[in-house]
Amino acid sequence: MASKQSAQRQPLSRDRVLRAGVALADREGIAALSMRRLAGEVGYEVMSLYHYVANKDDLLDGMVELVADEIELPGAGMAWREALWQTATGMRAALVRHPWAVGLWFSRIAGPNRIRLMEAQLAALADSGVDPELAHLAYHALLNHVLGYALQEQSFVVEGDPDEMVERFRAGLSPAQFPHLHDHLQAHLTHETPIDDFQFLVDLILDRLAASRE
Amino acid sequence: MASKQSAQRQPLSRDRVLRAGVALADREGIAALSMRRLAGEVGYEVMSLYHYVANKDDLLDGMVELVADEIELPGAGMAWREALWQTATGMRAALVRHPWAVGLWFSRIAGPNRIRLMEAQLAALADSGVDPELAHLAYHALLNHVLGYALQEQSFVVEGDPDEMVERFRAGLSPAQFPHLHDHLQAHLTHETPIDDFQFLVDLILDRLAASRE
DNA sequence: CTCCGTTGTCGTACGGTGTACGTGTATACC
DNA sequence: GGTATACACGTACACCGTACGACAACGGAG
Repeated sequence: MASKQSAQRQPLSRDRVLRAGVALADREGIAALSMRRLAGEVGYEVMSLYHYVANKDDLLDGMVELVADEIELPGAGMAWREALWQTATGMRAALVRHPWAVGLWFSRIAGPNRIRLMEAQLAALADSGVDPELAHLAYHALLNHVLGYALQEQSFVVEGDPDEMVERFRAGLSPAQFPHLHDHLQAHLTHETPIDDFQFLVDLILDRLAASRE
Repeated sequence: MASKQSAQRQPLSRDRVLRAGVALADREGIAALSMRRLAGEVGYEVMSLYHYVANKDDLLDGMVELVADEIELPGAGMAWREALWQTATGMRAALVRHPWAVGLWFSRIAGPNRIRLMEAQLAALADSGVDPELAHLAYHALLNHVLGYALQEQSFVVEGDPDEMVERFRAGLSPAQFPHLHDHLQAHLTHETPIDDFQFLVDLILDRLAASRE
């Protein structure tokens, strides 16, 4: 037991605390992440955590930065369209892996990793040669789409995807009264491949940019 | 004082509790909304609220439904494009009035008001005559945009808009290292009229729908 | 070797949260 | 008038973030 104790008693570090937080939030949701719980997870007592994070907000900031670090930045010589596509899908994938990060993405000012990502996306847009004002619009449109998409996906994973849907349109939702909603939910149940959903708007935006260049 | 007491001691009701919650969240943010605080706001004690809401989640659900009720549904004979535009802008306006509602919009299953809104939007899309699969994509794209936009707007109002921006690109953000980000933030400071941002993507989607109809 | 400053760990405590449970009173109905 | 129901609320509990200070381990200076 002493060996097991010392085994899980690796020296603490900010990185270890942050990664344990990400793992816990991934596994049991952001609501389950309390300082006491996290301390138990790494094998220490609560107050020991406060030597590595200033407070819980700082912890959450660090966790989001860890998620942002998973998003691969576009290579140096990459074409603008490919660069934008890659960062958008990379961000989407990261937010699918860590759904709790969606709500935190904008809650505090960006750390270095998020700043690097923003700069890379804006650089790709500038490289495209489209009108700067249009590029500005496109940047926000892309970001909104990625974020909104992730937010919506996240909400469908609250409790067993199809179960909840079925319960929703079967209970208290008469197909006669809400026929279109009924059909829409039906499409969700039968159809799969949600990636096309995502790609649709990204392509719409990027096509618009490409078309604007005479 | 007895008259003031009885004046603020109007009989309690679910509606009054919900509306007080909305008012409090509007005024001081969702974090300030605790059951004890809300009880004080309506002039009763904490446990009295539980005769009108099942728990805090139920309270939040009711508050979101109140926000959804503010969104005007399209008229019966309204053209599909106008109907979609109206609901999108109406939803955006409601979420600007009640920024705290953005994060709650998808957190629980939709109530009657949100269901009516969804049905109206889906009906307009069906009425447009475009391919159902494209309509399905467009529905999600529109919703994501409205939501992502509101989420992003909300985050910029955390503490005095320009102050935070200035602090961000002045402190720890060298224009030499992040030139595009610097320019982007500059554009935010000088430019105004954020509504064009919003309209840009809505039009892009609706134009795409209109173009698809031979 | 002794002393001392630094670093890391943690016990205790405080004010906050949501809410379960039970108790009292006021009102409405037979 | 007796009884059932609705309603207000006092108390209590488990949990939360974290301020404060005590204590041990350790590295370097004298």
